[in-house]
Amino acid sequence: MESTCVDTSLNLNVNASSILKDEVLVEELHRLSSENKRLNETLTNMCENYDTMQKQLNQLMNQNFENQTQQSRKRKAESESCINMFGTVRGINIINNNNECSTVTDEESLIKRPCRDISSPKAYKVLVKTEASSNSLYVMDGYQWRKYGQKVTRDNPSPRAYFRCSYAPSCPVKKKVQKSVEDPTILVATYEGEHNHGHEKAEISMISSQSEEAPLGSVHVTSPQQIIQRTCSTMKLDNVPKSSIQQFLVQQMATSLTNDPNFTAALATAISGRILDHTSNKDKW
DNA sequence: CGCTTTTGACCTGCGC
DNA sequence: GCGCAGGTCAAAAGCG
Repeated sequence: MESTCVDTSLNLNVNASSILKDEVLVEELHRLSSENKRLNETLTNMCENYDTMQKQLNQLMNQNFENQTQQSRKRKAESESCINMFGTVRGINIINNNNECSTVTDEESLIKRPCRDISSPKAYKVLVKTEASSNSLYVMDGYQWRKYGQKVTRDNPSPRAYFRCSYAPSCPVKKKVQKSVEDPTILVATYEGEHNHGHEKAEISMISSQSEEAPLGSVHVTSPQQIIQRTCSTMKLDNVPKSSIQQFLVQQMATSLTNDPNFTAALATAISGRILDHTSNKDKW
């Protein structure tokens, strides 16, 4: 009879404990959901702001471009083929849907040389920020490239590397990579043509391995600006649905946060603190 | 051994 | 037609 009483009390204790745990988990779930919702809203605002700024910048770039072309007939003649330019600020990106010939913020070289080298309407440029000490001309963008040439060009002391897509022999895509004249830490990758095959790796991996010196997982993104910057450096924003960008940004932020030992430590402390609080509260009961 | 990278030579287009 | 500059080829070297 006594053993029955002991058994009953034990069972009750276990049930109370599991109910408390469930409550803690449910509460944590609600808290995380609301936090996730708040982050999503913040992200949406950031994307909207980015869109607005991008449009304003494009307008300014176009205005500047038109002003410069009016100053010189020769310059105008050379630059007539460089219409529909999508510019952007240094360190972020430059994406073009149509023919263009500029490197980022390098308006002089834009004017000086006609853009005969980019004949494909599918050509676009992508900027990739690298380490200052990096001499690598390799831009990891998820595709496999085979280098077939390197050339030193007149308007840029750093060599230009030529790549072909090696994933599919019939793939017509070519890529040119050269350091920016103004900022040698920025690689300007010019893509021509479209891949006639699927993507080999997830987009998410693109940013995590942008240079040889930064292997997978060693990326240290320290601010939202850098996350945005790295993201923008590798995505064709003009052609990607906004929802995809948001999803990609969320993934990037999550990856960056989970890779940050300070964040994970703080998260563990916070969660264990909450659990301890509940435990101590339970003891009081 | 097979694939990739390097690099000098060659080809092509454009301006004069 | 010539020269220049960008783009491509292909043999040699490197690497796993």
